[in-house]
Amino acid sequence: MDTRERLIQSTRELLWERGYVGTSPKAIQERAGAGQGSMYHHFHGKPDLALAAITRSAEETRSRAEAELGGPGSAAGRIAAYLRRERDALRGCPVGRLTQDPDVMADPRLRAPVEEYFTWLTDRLAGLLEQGRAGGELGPGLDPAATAAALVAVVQGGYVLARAAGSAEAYARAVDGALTLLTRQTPAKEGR
Amino acid sequence: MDTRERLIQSTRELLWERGYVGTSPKAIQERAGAGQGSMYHHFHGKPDLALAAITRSAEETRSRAEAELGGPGSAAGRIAAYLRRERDALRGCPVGRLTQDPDVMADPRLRAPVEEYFTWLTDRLAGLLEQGRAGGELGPGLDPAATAAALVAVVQGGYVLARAAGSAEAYARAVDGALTLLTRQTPAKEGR
DNA sequence: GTCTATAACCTGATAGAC
DNA sequence: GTCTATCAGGTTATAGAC
Repeated sequence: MDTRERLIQSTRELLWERGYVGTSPKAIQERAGAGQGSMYHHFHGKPDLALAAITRSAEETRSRAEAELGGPGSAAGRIAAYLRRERDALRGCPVGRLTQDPDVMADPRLRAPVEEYFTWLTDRLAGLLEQGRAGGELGPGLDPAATAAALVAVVQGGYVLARAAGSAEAYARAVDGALTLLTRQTPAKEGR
Repeated sequence: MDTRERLIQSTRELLWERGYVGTSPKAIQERAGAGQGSMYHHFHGKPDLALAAITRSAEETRSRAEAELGGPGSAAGRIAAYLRRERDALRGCPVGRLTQDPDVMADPRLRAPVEEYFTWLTDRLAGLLEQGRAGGELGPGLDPAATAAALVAVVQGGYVLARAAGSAEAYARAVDGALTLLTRQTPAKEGR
């Protein structure tokens, strides 16, 4: 991995762990094993590097989601697979994390990938829910857009609960609650 | 309001807006209209002041929640009132915000009020859901603990969606989706 | 209680040598 | 491409006068 790439990866990690304000160029350089001059050669400054890191994280997070959402099985099954996918719930979402960073949200260029990711994810879930409704798998009274928003919120909020409790269990509980409401049947508990 | 109190209030605001790393003693002093010496006379340092601010915010947020959750009406009605209560969704939750702050979560004293708040809120909702189930208002198959976790997650995640979209509408949509799943009826939309 | 002075270190960057 | 030097300003205090 070349220097430029290491700088991007280090920035992605630090933005995830400590946010934009909590991430200094010095810390990025140390983690990447690169010097001051090296960083400023490849990027114009902290915002420029953050843009590269955020764009990459949003793309990758989207790809990981699509792996389950576009997988085999019924609509509800694919949604359940996505929500229950093995996650490090205590680390949270690298994209959702950024919404709490005022400096990121204040910069239209840094904010765009974040907004786009959530729009895509919500629409993707809504499409799947619509499909499940059409197939009779889910109730006919279901509102795809609102339900999709609720499910995405459960994932993001599940991370908050997990961090607050200091345990990934809290994430799993929230997701189980949501899936039970969605499918109206007792969730499989043997899985955990 | 005396100086000590102004320092606490300023810290609460800044922690909410910018998080722990993003909040400097200098910024606190400026907002409180207090000098350096004044701050260090009343508090031992940034962590000490943060503890006072976090404790206060957790107490107040809990009180505001109890106002709806302990209000009149059915269990489902009170939960809906809580979820739909007028909120500045773009500002998010002053307590949930702190879970994203590694320095706060790494300090057991700062972390305690956060953990306690979410435990209380989830248990409070679970009690209400249990009550609704016993009264036949909600389905007999409902799991109070998991459902409560899902609802708290929807609130916290709803803030993430609102900030990502730059619109409080996203919060309302997630909450509507969750309430529809909970009560299994079309949500009232005239309200917005 | 509040003020100013001082300090050691960090932040985010620029300049220019190599 | 990468390095070191330098810089103006911020951070998080401590010390002691008032």
